[in-house]
Amino acid sequence: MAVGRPRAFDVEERLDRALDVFWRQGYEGTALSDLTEAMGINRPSLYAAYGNKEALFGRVLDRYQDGPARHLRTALEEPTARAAAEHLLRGSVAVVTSARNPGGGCLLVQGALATGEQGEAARARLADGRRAAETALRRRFERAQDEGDLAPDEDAADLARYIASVSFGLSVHASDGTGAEALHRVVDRALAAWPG
Amino acid sequence: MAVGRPRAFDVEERLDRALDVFWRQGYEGTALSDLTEAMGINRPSLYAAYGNKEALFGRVLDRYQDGPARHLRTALEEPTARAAAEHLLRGSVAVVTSARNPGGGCLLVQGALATGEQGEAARARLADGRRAAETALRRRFERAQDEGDLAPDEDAADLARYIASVSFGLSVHASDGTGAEALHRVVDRALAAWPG
DNA sequence: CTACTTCTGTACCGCTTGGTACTCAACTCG
DNA sequence: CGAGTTGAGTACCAAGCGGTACAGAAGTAG
Repeated sequence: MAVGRPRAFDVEERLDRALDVFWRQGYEGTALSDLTEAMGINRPSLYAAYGNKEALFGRVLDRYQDGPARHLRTALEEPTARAAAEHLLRGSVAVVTSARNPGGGCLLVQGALATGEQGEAARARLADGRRAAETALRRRFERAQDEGDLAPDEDAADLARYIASVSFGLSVHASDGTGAEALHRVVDRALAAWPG
Repeated sequence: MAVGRPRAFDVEERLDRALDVFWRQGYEGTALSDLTEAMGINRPSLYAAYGNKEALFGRVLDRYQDGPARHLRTALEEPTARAAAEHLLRGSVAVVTSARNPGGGCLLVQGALATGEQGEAARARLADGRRAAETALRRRFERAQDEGDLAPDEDAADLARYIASVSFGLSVHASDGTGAEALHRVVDRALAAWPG
């Protein structure tokens, strides 16, 4: 059974280079030529390995959530609701001011907020990702209510929405050039509104 | 002195139609054909009346800040710093859930957060607009300190950054389909962190 | 070595992009 | 009326877009 010519590049590793481009330029602002150049592969190799631009973006997004945006999941493992919220927000500051994206901001937010028809699928995917993160946080808060470290009369959905909203705001603000220290002070204020 | 054929459309009125398109689809997601179709004029008429796509976007942005986003300025006229902050945030909720943009969100945020080379100018213009709004708010807070309705040891810049950040977050959240009532509850929590 | 499979690279596809040349229509002024 | 000016509309441009056909290189299996 013949096996064929081996691929000359590492599929996962090159995803990181694609991630950097999408992160900086957004989905619609990124051309295939930008991707092939950054990834160091030819167009047909890209299509063979990843499908098409949209599918590549999906792979990149998964990698983003497993990598730079890992804090969205790890925050849920904190022992208390308040610690989870703070972990999420501090982690967000780190990501949106990451040296990897000098422009600042979070891929889940900047990637494709408003788009034409072509970017619709990417936009929807990002919105799903944001909603999923918020839902996971809400569930964590509900668990905290069961465990007694969050008042049972609090509205967990409202609280999660608030934290998510602040996190989104950090992303936009970072893309205006605001640094990590200033954003941490925003987080300080946001957490000052924590119930109880 | 001959005057020439009169223009068959109202330059300012058609800007509103262009605004709706840019608001929904963002700068890069909007093609000239989208604009000419929505505005009901031909391409050469658009170029004669507005310059080019980038210049048209600039005109649209001015109109946006004088129209739908008027609250950014009117908030400054409130008698107290706290009232100004609340006016700004409540106004933001209204704009980002406006029926005019069913997708939700604020043009200053969604218009062009991350772009390729082509959208760079638009991106920079929006970032300037956001920074200008925050600076105006900071100055209003400083005035409030002079007038005595905001503690003099507060950091006005930090406070303005916090309010701006929350406002940006509302925009992103709205584009995920969150309604006005839920966003007002986010504002409630954000204002619960108000100093004093 | 040959047969087979799979990746690489060039060269191309149709389509859309932002932008414009040019002709004709509509208007004012003398 | 005609001369002069300006907008409208068609038809077009080069360049870039996302995506692919095809020939040849690189490997494995027998």
